[in-house]
Amino acid sequence: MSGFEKPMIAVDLLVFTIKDDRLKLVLVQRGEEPFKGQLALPGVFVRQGETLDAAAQRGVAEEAGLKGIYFEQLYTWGSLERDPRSRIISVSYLSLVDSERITLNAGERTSATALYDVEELLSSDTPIAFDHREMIAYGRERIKNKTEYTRIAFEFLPEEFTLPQLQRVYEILLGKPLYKANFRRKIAPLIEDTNKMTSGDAHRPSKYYRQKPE
Amino acid sequence: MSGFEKPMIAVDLLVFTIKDDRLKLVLVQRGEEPFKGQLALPGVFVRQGETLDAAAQRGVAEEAGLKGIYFEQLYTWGSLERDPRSRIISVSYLSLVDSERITLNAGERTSATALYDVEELLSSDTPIAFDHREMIAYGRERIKNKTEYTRIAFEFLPEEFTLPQLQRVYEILLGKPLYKANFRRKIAPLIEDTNKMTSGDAHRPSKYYRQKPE
DNA sequence: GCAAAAGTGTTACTTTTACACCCATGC
DNA sequence: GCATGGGTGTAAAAGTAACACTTTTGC
Repeated sequence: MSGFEKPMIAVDLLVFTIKDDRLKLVLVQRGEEPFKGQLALPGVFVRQGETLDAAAQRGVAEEAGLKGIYFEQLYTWGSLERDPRSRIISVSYLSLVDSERITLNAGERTSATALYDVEELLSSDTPIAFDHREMIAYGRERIKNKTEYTRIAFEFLPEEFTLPQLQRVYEILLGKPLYKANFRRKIAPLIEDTNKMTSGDAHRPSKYYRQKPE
Repeated sequence: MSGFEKPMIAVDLLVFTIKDDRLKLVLVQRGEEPFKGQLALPGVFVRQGETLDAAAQRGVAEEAGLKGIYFEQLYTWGSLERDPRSRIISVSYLSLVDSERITLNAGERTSATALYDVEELLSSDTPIAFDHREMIAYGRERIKNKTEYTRIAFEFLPEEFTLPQLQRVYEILLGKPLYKANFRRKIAPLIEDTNKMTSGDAHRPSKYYRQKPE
């Protein structure tokens, strides 16, 4: 049974978060060839006896110190020249997280890990290693789409949040401003209020909400 | 650089079509162990120097005699026990085609290729090889979703078609009846008419349309 | 009292849903 | 002329978009 290829399988991670009202992504500055010095997605090779999901989970833990966060498989990249070293097939994973939970460089492995502004990155011509620019664009697009028909926006916030916070997340993900009253009517069925309020701001306090189950 | 696995990469094909007003799928009766005698998706191993898309394309040509048809990557399956022989990672592809174009057994390789009713299959407990039952359910769901916001329904018909035909396709894919007048208004912007008509039927003839570009 | 941001009410417009009816053909 | 399925019009209901206004806090 040969003539068939046995390539290595990698998992590349798109860990998105929102910080300073901008969509950001965890990237690594590569310390080795190929693409030394360029930005790249964090990634790990799939180990023996490890599922793809498990490898993704391990990767997120190693690179961003995160456990139990949202992730889903995105797309599998198999072009021939994507890695100049050898044939490597990469399964990309999308992961969303509240920025408060990220601890960068929690991992032992790669050091130069940081958050990068996604829109800035995509509209610049900053070199990005491998086919990772394409992956980032794909992931960003998926987020935009899923924001409209799922609850992924909630993944960017802590369990309890205010409606102005949630609206800002939606606006950043969709890339356009929303009308406050309309937005509130639309998401009303998805949330339930706590009896906590913000305080200390020089304006009317806002109520904290949480996601309604189901 | 070892300790990492180099599994084989397969591509499994979900070739859907519509025949006799039912959604059908190309399946193979396995001639060898494992799962000998059971139904399975047609699939091929990815060759050296072959991209995933190219392998999928080759597979569709070998198993169903089809070229130039719609296909897209679906999902990558990497559980440990999915193939009892060894670690095999499978990238599944969704493919849609007008049943008129299918020539089964055009391929040299597997012989017992045939069309199976998808809803029947999924609601029965017919044994299905590997994790292919899960793949089929996933593909069926994807079709249902994409029918609502893309033009995939057109892939099941020849270039020129009548609106009653198109409506039947939508109804089968969505699994529910549609109102004729509403359906026509909705798809009006997507089509343009030819000047051909049906004839010979014992009722009013219907116009042939084609997809409008863009 | 005033600035700032939270929160609500109302109206016009668009889309969706449901149904009723008319039309062209073969036998 | 009648059965059969193709093709159109209309009106109620639901959903969306836009804007105006009121409320509560800190200083």
